[in-house]
Amino acid sequence: MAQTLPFRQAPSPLKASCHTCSLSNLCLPLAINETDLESLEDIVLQGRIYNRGEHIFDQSTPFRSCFAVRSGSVKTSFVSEDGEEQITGFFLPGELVGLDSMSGDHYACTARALERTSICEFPVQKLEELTTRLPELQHHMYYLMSQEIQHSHQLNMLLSKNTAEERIAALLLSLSSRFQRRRLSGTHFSLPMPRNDIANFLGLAVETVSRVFTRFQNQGLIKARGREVELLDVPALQGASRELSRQACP
Amino acid sequence: MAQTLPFRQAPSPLKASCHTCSLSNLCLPLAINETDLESLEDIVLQGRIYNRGEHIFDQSTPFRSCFAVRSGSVKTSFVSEDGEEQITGFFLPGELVGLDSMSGDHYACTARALERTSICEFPVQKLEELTTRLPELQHHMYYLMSQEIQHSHQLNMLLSKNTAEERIAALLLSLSSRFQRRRLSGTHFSLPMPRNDIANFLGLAVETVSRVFTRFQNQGLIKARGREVELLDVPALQGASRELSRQACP
DNA sequence: GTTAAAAATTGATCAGGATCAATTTGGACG
DNA sequence: CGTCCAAATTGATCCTGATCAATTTTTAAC
Repeated sequence: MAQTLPFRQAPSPLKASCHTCSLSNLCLPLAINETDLESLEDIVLQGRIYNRGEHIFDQSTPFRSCFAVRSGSVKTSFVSEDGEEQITGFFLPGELVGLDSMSGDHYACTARALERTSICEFPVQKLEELTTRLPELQHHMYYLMSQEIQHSHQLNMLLSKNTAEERIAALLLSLSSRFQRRRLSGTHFSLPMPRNDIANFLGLAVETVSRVFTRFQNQGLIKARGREVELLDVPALQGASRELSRQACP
Repeated sequence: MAQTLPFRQAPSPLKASCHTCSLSNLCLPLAINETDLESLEDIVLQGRIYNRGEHIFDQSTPFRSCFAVRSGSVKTSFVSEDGEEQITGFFLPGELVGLDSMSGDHYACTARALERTSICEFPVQKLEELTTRLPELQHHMYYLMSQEIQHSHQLNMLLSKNTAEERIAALLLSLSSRFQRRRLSGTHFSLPMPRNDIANFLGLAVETVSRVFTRFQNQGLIKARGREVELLDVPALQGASRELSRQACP
């Protein structure tokens, strides 16, 4: 196809524009002001688009970058010596993948696109240089990593003290609030992951997940058809969950 | 008692000396060189000594500082809305407490001394200023926080996939390797925490913990009398555990 | 040293959720 | 549009670890 507008300078294909990104109030740009944003744009790379199931990096990939989800969704997991897989997180647009890998020279987990997904890439070496110059950005990195720790602790609590119903209610509410953050419906959305991944993440058998979904449906708490979910009684779900947040920034 | 050496200037009682600390190869000083160490010493405070059970901070305390354990041990925990407590970690000498609180203006958990414990205090505001000046220290902060995330993920795996025996074996081995790091015996040590805390941390009932201890003892894997533990068959424990590390630094 | 309270152990019973097995549904693709 | 394979659902059974209950042991206090 013929190149249109031949005289207008095309932007570098590798450079992402945080200025025009609709997620700039969630992602790293949130931490810094207009002028510093340019420094961030100087280091961020527009990553390519991944299809469902494609892996972005794995535990054998040298650690170079953190990634922000731009659209779609990502799951991270790792395998223990004995070959068991554990999903460690689901990441939605505006969320940063790879913070758990900032030690060591390889990624600590495998990241895989759950659907057609676009991501931005932040080379860590440059990011670290930048954070020494921008204290707010450094502070935000601490903030994000600390949040990651807290969320994982909450998940620990969920796994060690709560029933299957409570775990699933908590996950649904977590997704709900994260959709709401992006001005999407918090009561009617599509689950980015299959039942199997939910089960793995929450330490349950797939069968149990399925049963809880139908039970919730029979109790009128939700309406679920495949991945399509509608939350009908949020307060009741909250009562059954005791929180699993991945909350907004200050 | 009469003051000895009246003419020698006494060091400020609040200032800690990282230079002479035996843990300087584990703690924050590990990341920086001799000259920069002084900058760190300028901001670190010699915290006071806490007795068993004393709380160092809790979820209502304004977040000001991270703490390094100098001697003794600390446990951190948080309570959910419904009042359930979840222990999130045990901290031994050289380890840093409070990284999960670097978001928000209050601590994300409660920290309590498990025994007579001495700690050093790093005011975060000064620490953040310092990390902008010392890229190695900044990098090390990222490193530590990322480790914290990884350990928590491993705990997630342990809780969601492993049996009671595997969880307890993993905890024993984790403690073992952390004692070894300090040149202490990795096979004969004293548990800093009661069975109750082990149970809470690992998502088990106290009775189960007790039963597993006796089972391990009958199988000749360990010898336990109260908190005193001797690991008799480390390979067998490793076989039963699949790792719960809080490993050494690079 | 004696007593009281907390921690740990041991036993008996029970239940939540895993596992095994069998369909059913749904999506991808020719 | 029909075929094929993966995902999801439903049912039946079993097992690990929770819970309830009773001692025993240890620690702390006076």
